[in-house]
Amino acid sequence: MKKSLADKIEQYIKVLIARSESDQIEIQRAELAETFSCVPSQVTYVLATRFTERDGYVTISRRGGKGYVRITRCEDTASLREFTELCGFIDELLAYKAISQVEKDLLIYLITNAFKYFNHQQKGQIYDGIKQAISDYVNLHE
Amino acid sequence: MKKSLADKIEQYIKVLIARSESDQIEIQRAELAETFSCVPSQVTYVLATRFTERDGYVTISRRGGKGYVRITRCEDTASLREFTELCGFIDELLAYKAISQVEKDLLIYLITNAFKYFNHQQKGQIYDGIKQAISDYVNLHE
DNA sequence: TCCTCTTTGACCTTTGTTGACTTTCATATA
DNA sequence: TATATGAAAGTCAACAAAGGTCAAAGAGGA
Repeated sequence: MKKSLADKIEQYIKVLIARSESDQIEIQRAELAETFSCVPSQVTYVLATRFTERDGYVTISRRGGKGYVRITRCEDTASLREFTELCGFIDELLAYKAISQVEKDLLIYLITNAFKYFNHQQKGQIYDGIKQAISDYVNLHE
Repeated sequence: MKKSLADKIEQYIKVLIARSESDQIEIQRAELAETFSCVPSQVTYVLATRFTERDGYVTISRRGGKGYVRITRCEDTASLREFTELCGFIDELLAYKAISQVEKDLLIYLITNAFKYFNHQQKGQIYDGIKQAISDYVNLHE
């Protein structure tokens, strides 16, 4: 895959986080931009598109002298959105009697326990895929 | 029969996939079009007519700078060892009345359709995870 | 001829890149 | 203490660089 500048900066930041002890790094926006020979707002763009809470990251920053951007990876909340959505969806299906209580229990158990060896990004994709498939299944059988 | 341009592009892509490690390639639409001296939408046409899910392929793409099209060949899941094992296991559960026919149908549909964006290896891992989880679930409820 | 598949191109949508301008903060200075 | 100054980061809109859509025209075979 040809990597865009944004891709490279993303990867760079992820390596830094991976190497860190506390899943947390502090950078200076201008300095990072300098490293990649681009404008500082490019870094802002990368953070806005690839390090959102949805992606399992939280960033806080301070302006002015000695300013910084701190990026923290929250493994806990990672893929939480998809997980929550999927659970909510399954609840709805039960409410509308599209599935039974027994099926719901099995599904919830499954999605809670079957994918613990995947990283949060993969989990997100898996949950999305399952949601889509269940949705299709229900549509087929209604 | 004379080979159309679309046929040639199709063959070209299939060779690339055959040579790849993971049954998956990434191309740039414009670049491929350049190679065959045609308009980019010709490539789109080839993908739409010869690399559909029915044909056993899944394509995803990204627009914008350094965009790409990723084409994945989804070999028949039935030939995947983990898939076969999982299906067999689910059949057993039904036979022992650990799950109902309804549950079985849902599960089979799910594992057949939910993970098409993953490559072979990842699917294997996913199926293993699901099998383990179902096994645990049944043990808990017997 | 007629029908189906192919080819093309104009226009659309999404994603990435840049730079001018704004806001916030620490610190030096009156 | 109040204010000025400079050094950060944020915002936003214009522009660039991909891929997508769709309809019309072309080509070839039954």
